[in-house]
Amino acid sequence: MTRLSTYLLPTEKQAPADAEAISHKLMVRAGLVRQLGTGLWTWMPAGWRAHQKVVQIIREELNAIGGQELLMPVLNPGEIWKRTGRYGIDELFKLQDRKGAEMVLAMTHEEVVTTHVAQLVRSYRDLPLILYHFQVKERDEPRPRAGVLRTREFIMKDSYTFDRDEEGLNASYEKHVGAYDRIFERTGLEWYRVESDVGMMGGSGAHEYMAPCAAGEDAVALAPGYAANVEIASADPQPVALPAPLDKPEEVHTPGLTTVEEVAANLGVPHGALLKAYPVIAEGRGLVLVVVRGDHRVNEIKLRNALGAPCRPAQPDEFAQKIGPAGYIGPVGANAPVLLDDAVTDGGYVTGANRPDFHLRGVEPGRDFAFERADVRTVEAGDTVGGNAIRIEAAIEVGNIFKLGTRYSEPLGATYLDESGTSRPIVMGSYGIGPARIVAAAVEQTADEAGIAWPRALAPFELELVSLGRAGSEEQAYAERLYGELRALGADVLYDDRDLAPGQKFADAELLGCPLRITVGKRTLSGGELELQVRRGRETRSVPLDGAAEAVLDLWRTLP
RNA sequence: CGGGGCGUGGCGCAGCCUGGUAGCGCGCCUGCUUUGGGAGCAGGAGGUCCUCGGUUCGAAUCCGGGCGCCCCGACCA
Repeated sequence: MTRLSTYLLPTEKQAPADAEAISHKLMVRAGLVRQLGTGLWTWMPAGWRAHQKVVQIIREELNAIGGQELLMPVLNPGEIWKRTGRYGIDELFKLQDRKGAEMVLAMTHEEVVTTHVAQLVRSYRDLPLILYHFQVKERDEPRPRAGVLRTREFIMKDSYTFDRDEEGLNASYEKHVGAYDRIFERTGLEWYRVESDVGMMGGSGAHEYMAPCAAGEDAVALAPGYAANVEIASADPQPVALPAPLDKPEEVHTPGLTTVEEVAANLGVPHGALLKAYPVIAEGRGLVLVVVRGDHRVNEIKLRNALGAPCRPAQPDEFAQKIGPAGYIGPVGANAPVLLDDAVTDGGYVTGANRPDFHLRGVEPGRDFAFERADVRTVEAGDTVGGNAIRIEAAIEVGNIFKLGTRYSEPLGATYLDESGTSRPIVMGSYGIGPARIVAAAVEQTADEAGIAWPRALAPFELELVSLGRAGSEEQAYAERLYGELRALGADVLYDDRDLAPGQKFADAELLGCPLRITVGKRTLSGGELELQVRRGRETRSVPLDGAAEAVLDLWRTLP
């Protein structure tokens, strides 16, 4: 029974003062979620219904590709995390039991699932396998934020695939691409599948599913036929007009000018005619001088991938001796390997002279300094891919798929015997979806001034029936009857039977955002009609009372 | 981890500077009226002023420690 008079839907007129993101404000105002502590949220009944709708869509599509649902514990022995080398992760919550044994609260379940598979799978005949679960994940986030978008505890769907070899993994991965595409399509979200960084987990391939929205923490680069997280995006640079070349580099006096802006303005050249030198300390390799065009930015993730090792910016005292003084460094004469960004074309550039208050102009890569090439810059709106300009949009990551390889099967001993009796490591993939983020992204993407405007697939209720009549009135009696009929037809109806002013009921209905509102009032009832409001766009329609329940559902089915 | 801000009834806030009876709007409860866009009148309930300590005759207010929460950046397997 979902009569609003007895349902816990704690709506608020005012948003919490500290809320910033639209989804944060509206989800609290609409009574979907309540905060318990930093990054800790309770799902109220209506919010949980939306969450469960997402869960059910995911479940159906994963079952359809042969996924088998199970459930694994949140509380894990620390041992398996030590074996995979993940015990040291800062975000991992750690605790001890009463005997002092080290335990962890799982942030994902590779360790657990792989431990079981190591015990249970013996033969190539047992493969492939797709296992998944919905489970609470715990992460000691450095900074939870934006309501339900980034929390310390959240439910995640994780699937894991187990295959004999790379080819099998590719097939399992493709199955997930198909399932994920269908899942996100069914949610009604606007979404992109983008290429993504494989991160510190290692692995051979990864995509993220991104939902564009203002509160998104990621940025995606998009062009016809191209979609990538800007963390790894690659594009052709916009050209820059270089000054006429010189026979050899020439010093210019640039006292106190240490930024690209200052130097470019002083010399009357575009930012892109400068070379920006960015010294880093790469693990196992030492000092490297990264050089990009003056109007470009070094992309730390692409740089890490290009170097094949983690790196950090070098401190002035770490490069002063080998290169030069901070603010005036450049590749000419630098006593460190130079990594030159692909966007730097041939020609004469302005660079630091490696002595205070001087720059060089007419510096030509190759002629004046030796280098290694790599693509290490962050792409920008207007760069091109295949001749098409890219645009950059903020988005929230709602899912990811990842080829793990043997990153977990090897340390945990998950092997199988092939036809020849040879023991081989199982090749794994992992695939996550955050239902809470899908819910929040739907709110972000559909909200208007009045509140949420759910896609049909995710709305907490399919219909909201608003009765304007008082107890004992004709309208009330009709609304009761209609409520019964709609339920008998299988509809998921929220019935606002509260004794409140119409304005309050309308405002609450629009805030909660069910796709279709049915209004039963004296005015339309006496006219032999039932009034409907389509939430998205808030346009009003009416249907005759005769056969009204069916007509309502017919209309509902046509909504987005 | 760096920077900034905040903690007063369910929500939003004032009061703090300049110490002296804890207030406002919304919400909530009771009654009557009202019912197509957040109603009116009357009556009422509800607060360890985050916490611990200090100063003081007296602390929401001043001082110190702690805790909690938010935002920006770093980080985000």
